[in-house]
Amino acid sequence: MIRVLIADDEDMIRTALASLLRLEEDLEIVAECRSGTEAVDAALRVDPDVCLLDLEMPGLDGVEVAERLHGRIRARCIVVTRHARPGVLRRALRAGVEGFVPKSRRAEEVADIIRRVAAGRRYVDPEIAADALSDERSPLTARELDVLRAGRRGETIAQIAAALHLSPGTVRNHVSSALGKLAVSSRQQATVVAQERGWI
Amino acid sequence: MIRVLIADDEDMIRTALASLLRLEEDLEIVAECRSGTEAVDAALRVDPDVCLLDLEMPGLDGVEVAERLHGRIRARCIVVTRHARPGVLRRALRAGVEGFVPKSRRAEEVADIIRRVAAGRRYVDPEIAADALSDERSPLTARELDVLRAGRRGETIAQIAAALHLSPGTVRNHVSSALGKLAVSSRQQATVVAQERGWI
DNA sequence: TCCGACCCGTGACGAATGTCATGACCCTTG
DNA sequence: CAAGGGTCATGACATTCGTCACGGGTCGGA
Repeated sequence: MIRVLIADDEDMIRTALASLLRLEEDLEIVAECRSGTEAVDAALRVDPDVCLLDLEMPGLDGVEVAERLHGRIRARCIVVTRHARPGVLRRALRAGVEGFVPKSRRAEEVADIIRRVAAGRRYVDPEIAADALSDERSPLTARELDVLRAGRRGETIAQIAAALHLSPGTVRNHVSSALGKLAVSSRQQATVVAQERGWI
Repeated sequence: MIRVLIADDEDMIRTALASLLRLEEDLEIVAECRSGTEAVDAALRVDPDVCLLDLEMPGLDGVEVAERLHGRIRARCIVVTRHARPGVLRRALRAGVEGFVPKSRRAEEVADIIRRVAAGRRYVDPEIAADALSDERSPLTARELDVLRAGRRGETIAQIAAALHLSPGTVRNHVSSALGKLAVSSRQQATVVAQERGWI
C-alpha cells in the first residue's frame, strides 16, 4: 500500500484527484493539504511514501516544500504545475524532487506516476525534459534568486534583508547584480522576467 | 440520464472531473472540450442537457461560450472559475448562465450542482453571491487603475506617463492616491493586491 | 598553491519614488 | 447656484533604490 499526501490550494482539483486516487486499490491518501506550510507539517507527522505537491500554492510553493522535506523524511516528492517551464524543472530537481508533472497531463496518468516514483524511479515529463536540455539556464546565483523571491510581492529592501537575515546593503548588492544580468532596471521588472522564465 | 458537456483547457482537471462524473449513474459525459470554440461546436452538434464550462480558456472563455449558446440550444450552462469575483458573476448572469461555481468548491459537489441545474433550478455559489450583494467594488478611480495597469511590469513613472500621455507629476499623484486607498507603500505592492482582487 | 566564484558587509553618490500643498478645469449632484 | 469629486499639473521635500568601489571571508578547481 502506497501512502500518499496531496497538497493543492485549489479544492476542486485536489478533491477530484484524491477521489480518483482513492479508487486505486494500492494507494491510500493519508493527508490532504491546502497550503505549503500545512503540507510540511502533515508530511512530518504522517510520514507518507509519496508527496504530490502543487507548485502554485500560497506561502510555500511545492518546490519549497520538497526542499524542506528533503533529507528529513523518506517521502519522495512529485511536483505538479500548471505552467511547466524548463527553469522550474531545474529548480525542482535541485530541490531533490523525484517527479515532475504538468497539469496538461491527464489525471489517469497520475496514479501510474505515483507508483513509479514510489518504486524508486524518477518521472519527468518528457516534453519539458526535452525543452530543459535545449534551454538556457538561469544566470543568477542562488542568493540573487533568494533576494528576488523574497521581494516578489513588493517588499522593501529592509524587509527582504530581515527575512533573509542579511544587511540591507548586501541585499542591494545582490539586487543590483541580478538587475545587471537580466538587463532591467528595477526589482519589479526583474521578478517579472524571472517568473516568466520559471526561475522563481 | 443527464447528458453533460465538459470544457476546460487544463487536461488534468478536465479528465479528473469527467472520470468522477462518469461514476454517477444518472450522468453521461457526451463531450470533452479543450477550448471555447470547440465547446460551441460540440454543443451545437450533440445538444447536451448541461454544459460545464471553465471560465479561463484560450479563445472564447466560458461566459462567451454561454452567450453564443444562449437561445440556440436548450442546454443550461454552468461556469466554473478559479478566480471567482463579483464582477465576473455579474457578467455571467447577464450572459444567461444558470450556474456559477468557483474552483474552491469540492469536486464532489459538482454532480449535485449539475443535477440541480438540469432540474431547472439555478445555482450560484453562496459566498460569491454575498460578495456581489455587498458590492466589493474597487475604491480606485479609473485613472488610478490605468496608472497601476500601465506600470504592472515595473515600468518607471516616466514610461507610464509617456504611455498615458500625462505628466510624470500627475502619474505620481495618482499612484500616491492609490497607495493610500490600498494601504500599501509601493507601486509593486499595489499591483499585487489589485491583481489579486481582480481590479487590473 | 593560486585563482575565480560566490557570499557578506560598508559607505557614498545620484536618480527614482512617494508625499504634500496648491491651483486649475471639468463634471455631476443636491 | 454651490459643493464635491475626479482629472491634470507644478514644485518642494524626505526617503528609498540602484550603482559603484572597496574589503573580507569561504570553497572548489586548475
